[in-house]
Amino acid sequence: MNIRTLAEKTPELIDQKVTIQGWVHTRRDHGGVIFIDCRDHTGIVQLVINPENLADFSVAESLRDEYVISATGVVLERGEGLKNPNIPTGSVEISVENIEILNKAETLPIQPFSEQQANEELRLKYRYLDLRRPKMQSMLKKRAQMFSFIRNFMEKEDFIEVSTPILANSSPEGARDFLIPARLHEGKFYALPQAPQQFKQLLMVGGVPRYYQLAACFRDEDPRADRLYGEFYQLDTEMSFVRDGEEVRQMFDPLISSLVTDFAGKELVFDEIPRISYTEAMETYGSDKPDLRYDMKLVDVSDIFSSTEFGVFKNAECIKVIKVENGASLSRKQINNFTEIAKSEGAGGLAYINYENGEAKSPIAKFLSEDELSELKNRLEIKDGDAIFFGADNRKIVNKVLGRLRVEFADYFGLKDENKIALCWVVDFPFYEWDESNKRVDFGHNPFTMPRGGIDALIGAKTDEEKLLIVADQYDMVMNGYEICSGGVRNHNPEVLYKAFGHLGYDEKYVEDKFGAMLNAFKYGAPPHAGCAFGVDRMLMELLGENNIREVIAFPKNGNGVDVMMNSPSIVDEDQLKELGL
RNA sequence: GCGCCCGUAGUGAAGUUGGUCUAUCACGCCUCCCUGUCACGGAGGAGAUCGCCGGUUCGAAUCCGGUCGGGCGCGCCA
Repeated sequence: MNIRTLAEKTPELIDQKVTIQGWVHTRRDHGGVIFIDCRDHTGIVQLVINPENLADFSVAESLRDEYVISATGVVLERGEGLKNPNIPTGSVEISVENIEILNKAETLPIQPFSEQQANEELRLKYRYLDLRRPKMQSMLKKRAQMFSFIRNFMEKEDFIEVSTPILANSSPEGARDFLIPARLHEGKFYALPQAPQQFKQLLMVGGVPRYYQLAACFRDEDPRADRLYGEFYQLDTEMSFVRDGEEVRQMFDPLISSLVTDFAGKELVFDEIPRISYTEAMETYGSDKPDLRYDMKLVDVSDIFSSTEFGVFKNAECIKVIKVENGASLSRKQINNFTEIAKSEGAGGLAYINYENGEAKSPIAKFLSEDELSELKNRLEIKDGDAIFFGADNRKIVNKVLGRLRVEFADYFGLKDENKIALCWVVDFPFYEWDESNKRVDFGHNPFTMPRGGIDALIGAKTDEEKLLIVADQYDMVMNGYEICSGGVRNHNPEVLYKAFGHLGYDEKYVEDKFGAMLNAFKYGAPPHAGCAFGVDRMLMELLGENNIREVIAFPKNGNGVDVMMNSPSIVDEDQLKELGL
């Protein structure tokens, strides 16, 4: 019995007898001699099959692509002119003395090794074939390496990993839950956790100084290109005796920075990860997750038009512009496209000025005064070839419209350098937000965050307007325009929690009903604590340069939450339902 | 729930101002030939009711309506 050899090791085993097991990658049948490229997880090695060396040559002749084989033979150095410099094992080949078919394969429904990649639906249906592709193999390895990288860091920093329940409780705030009927308790349900939020806080009360978990999280919400349906993974963390979010941010700056450089081999745009307030992010980039690989800031020019005669500007609460370098080259048709995008975000239209040959050309130029035009040119440091685009409306819409256009322009002009990663922390999110559909104040993020200023800040705020000014010690990390982390200093004080809900019209009983376990725990000596959770799938997607999150998952569901390979979800037996009382 | 886009042999594409489309190409597949290829080569072959249903028309892959499936976005979600 020969020891099983890996393809990549064969160049070191010249003149030795080896057994290799793998798949028929390609076959080249010359009528007499047959060449088989045998593939295992380490690479490809050429098998040479001569009729005189093999008892039953018909076995070799019957081989087809993706048959699973075991071949035994001697590793030979290839002669001059026969070496293949295109593969790592190209200097050797295995002269086969025995070949065994371990399993046949029908013609594959997709061609995993072809340049032409099958559409995603087929790739997902035959994921086990798709996973044979080197790119997917590499992805699986990278993911494992990333998890290992993270665990090393966390352990070095004295975080301990705790597994929290998968069968948990429905949470009243946040996303839609997956419910699990409780067989032992008719009419009652478990829920899959949207995040281990409450458990990790209880761990703090339980005296765990630093917790982490690479945790599965479950949310029944519609997916996006950067958001999986159903389940995803978070690096969930929490630290006790932390009262300022900056302490958490500084803890994780080196981890994420080294994931970018050491793990992913990409270039950081900033050595020091910048902190930007939520307000500044919204005002300057029109987004709470700005992509800082490119500049294109929103510039407020309301003051320039304080006494304008131009009706559209005259009636606007806020006027901002973004300068697009080389934007004057945009065709009429392109500008129409951007105008449509602006309208889809709520703009009435899209005013612009092109600067060409020292002139400001624009459909609205005739409405603007010399002073206004020259002040614009100065403030934006206009060069020939630039264009500027206006947002004029209420502040919220202006930010939204120009924030979206900023991203669209960056796409159009190729400003998103795939080799660069711009990280930033967006800090000081509003504690409450205005819920337009219900015409009332509601929590901006999760309700467990500590307002800056503690209970005094809450007591001081009487009107809706005042409540909306309260800031939470809540922070997100943003990577190239993707939110990859969300965290906050938690509210570990029952009194403050009651008050926070009280401002929204909920009485103490409501809070006790919904968060009884946590409130109870907080009575018995809860240390202050803070933490955050990183979306590892989304991070990996960006670090590997993918633009769809399903590309970094072994078995993702499609956009309708269907696993087209396993056909889940599916009908279950009547008996199963009966047992559950359904 | 809403909006935009897509659906043609096993796979990827072309064809979509209606008519030589009896649907083109590449890869794959099958048969035969070939003892040094490595994306082997050569000869031949099979394989598509153009997602589905209906309509307009002398005539539909092509136009219209509906429907199903998929992708992206909004809503939703941190």
